[in-house]
Amino acid sequence: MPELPEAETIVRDLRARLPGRRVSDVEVVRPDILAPDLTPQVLAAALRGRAFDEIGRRGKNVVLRFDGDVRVVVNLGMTGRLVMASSPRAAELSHVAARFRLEDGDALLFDDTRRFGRFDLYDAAGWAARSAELGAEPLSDEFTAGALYDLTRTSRTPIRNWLLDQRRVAGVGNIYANEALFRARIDPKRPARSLTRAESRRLRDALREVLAQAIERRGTTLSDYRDGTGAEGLFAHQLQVYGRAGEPCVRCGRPVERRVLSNRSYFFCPKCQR
DNA sequence: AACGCGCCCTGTCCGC
DNA sequence: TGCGGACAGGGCGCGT
Repeated sequence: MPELPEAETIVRDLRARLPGRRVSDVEVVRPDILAPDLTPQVLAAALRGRAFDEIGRRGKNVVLRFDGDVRVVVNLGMTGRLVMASSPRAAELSHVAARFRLEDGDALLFDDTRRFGRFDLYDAAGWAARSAELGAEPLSDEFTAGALYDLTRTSRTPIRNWLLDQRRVAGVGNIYANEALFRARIDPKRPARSLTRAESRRLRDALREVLAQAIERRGTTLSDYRDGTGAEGLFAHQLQVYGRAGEPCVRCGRPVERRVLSNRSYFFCPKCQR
């Protein structure tokens, strides 16, 4: 589901709406979305009376910071949505798992059909420690071609799988891993450490380009993803390989292939990607 | 210690 | 029409 561009789109929507507004109560409809050490009572007690402060993102996670340096970090899983109740499209939410009720009568809703999403509650130090476990932000200045090259040296795992590990690079999921590898003309099953410096450069550039373009288009909606107002993203139209098995490669015209690696599909052009 | 696998859960689609 | 199986954007815990 939501990868970096989708989380970023939600964050931008919420950032324009939430800061300064105060929580009156938190209602957890489906407690299994809470981290194992968290209960609805603890979450509600931590947030009641606090105002939303900064809304941010780390990898695929939406970071809701409240006054007092309290953070709720939302991992959206496969089908998680964060939508304002005041949005006209909020009526489409059929699996609301939690509600942040606001003193002004509005609410922030978390909807999650499959309930793979998760809420974690952190103080400043706890979040700093957790964030340090996540890898580089691919859109940051630190994510250079040299850094990607260095990071891949010790791993024999296929580069597609390597990109999905959030401890190495944070925010890339299956869609954008496939798209970036196509744009960089690299075979997804190549061992990570087999990438040359030139290939690392192409992959780094391709990742940044595809993620930035997807943000511009407000994310990829295949079926479940919605932005902070409940609207769909438009980047699905720009996908060049993901979900296009059997369709012609946009570069050479040969059919795009679908294969499986570690129980997850990948899509590539066998002629263009080596 | 790096890696692959099974599992968490619901909905949809496809073949029979 | 019904049913079983495959599949879906993620991530954790486990065994090797």
